[in-house]
Amino acid sequence: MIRKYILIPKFALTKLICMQERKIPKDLTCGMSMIMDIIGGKWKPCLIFNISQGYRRPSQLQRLNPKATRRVLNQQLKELEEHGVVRRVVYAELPLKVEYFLTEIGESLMPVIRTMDNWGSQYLKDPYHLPMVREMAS
Amino acid sequence: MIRKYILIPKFALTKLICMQERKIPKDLTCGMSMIMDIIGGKWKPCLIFNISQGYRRPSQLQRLNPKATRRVLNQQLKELEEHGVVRRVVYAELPLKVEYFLTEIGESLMPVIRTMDNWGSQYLKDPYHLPMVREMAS
DNA sequence: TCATATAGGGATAATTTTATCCCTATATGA
DNA sequence: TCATATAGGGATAAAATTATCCCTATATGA
Repeated sequence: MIRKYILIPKFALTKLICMQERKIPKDLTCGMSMIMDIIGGKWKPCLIFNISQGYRRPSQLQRLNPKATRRVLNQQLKELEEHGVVRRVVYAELPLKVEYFLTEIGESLMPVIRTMDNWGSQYLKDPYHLPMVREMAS
Repeated sequence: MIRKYILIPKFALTKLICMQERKIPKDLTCGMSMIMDIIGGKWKPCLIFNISQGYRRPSQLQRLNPKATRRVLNQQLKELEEHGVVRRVVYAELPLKVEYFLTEIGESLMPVIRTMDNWGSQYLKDPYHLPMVREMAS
């Protein structure tokens, strides 16, 4: 008998569909949307920063970001890896040891992140960014 | 008789609550999270860019971003205004005329946005950012 | 008179993103 | 033996963000 159907885990299908067609497809045609897709996750800039500082192991990263759940950090590390920003190295030891390193692409991202962080810090220091009254021109 | 209760529109209350306490409060203590809060909206970089190019009227901005609904563009313009990035000017004419201008803060954001866009464009050009095989260290 | 332009936003649905909880497995130290 | 450490991810709930639809109002041109 020839098998006409194949049984696969539900999550595998979900993932396949997600990769190819989200309900609202991402438009990654310009540089800005591309970089936002890469570093836009809630904890991604933190992770990139921590790793650049030499904190490479997942457990360290979790301790450095206590407000984030392990789950989310793992998810975002995986996305960073898929985008080629970090490299994940598994050591054949027991207990398990894993380390994340910035790739060349990841390193090239650092000046951009610093630029962004500097601007934001300046904004936070300066009180003149308070909501302003809507003005009427005559 | 003394009034003990006051009737207010539901949306007004919702808005008050949203401003003061979201369910999960934003942590805007570092520069990075601050700037992400300011430019992180789906259409905000586009709007800032368009306005910097001299497209100031809402109808122009809508035509330039046909994939966005008018609703979202208005929302995000309002948030940019509240963050002091753009200034909204209403002209006392009929039919209505409104224009958005970059503030000094908004202008200071331009180099940051250009830096980000350049990085993203470079990333898009370079094919070596493809997902890599997970490697094992010995 | 009717369609279109200008500008804006409420109500709600859909979608995406995060959070919460629970499970796997092995090694170490109390 | 039991708690803790290492690392990871499925299932689902909650929250936040966007999308869709419909409403206001005035002026202009066909």
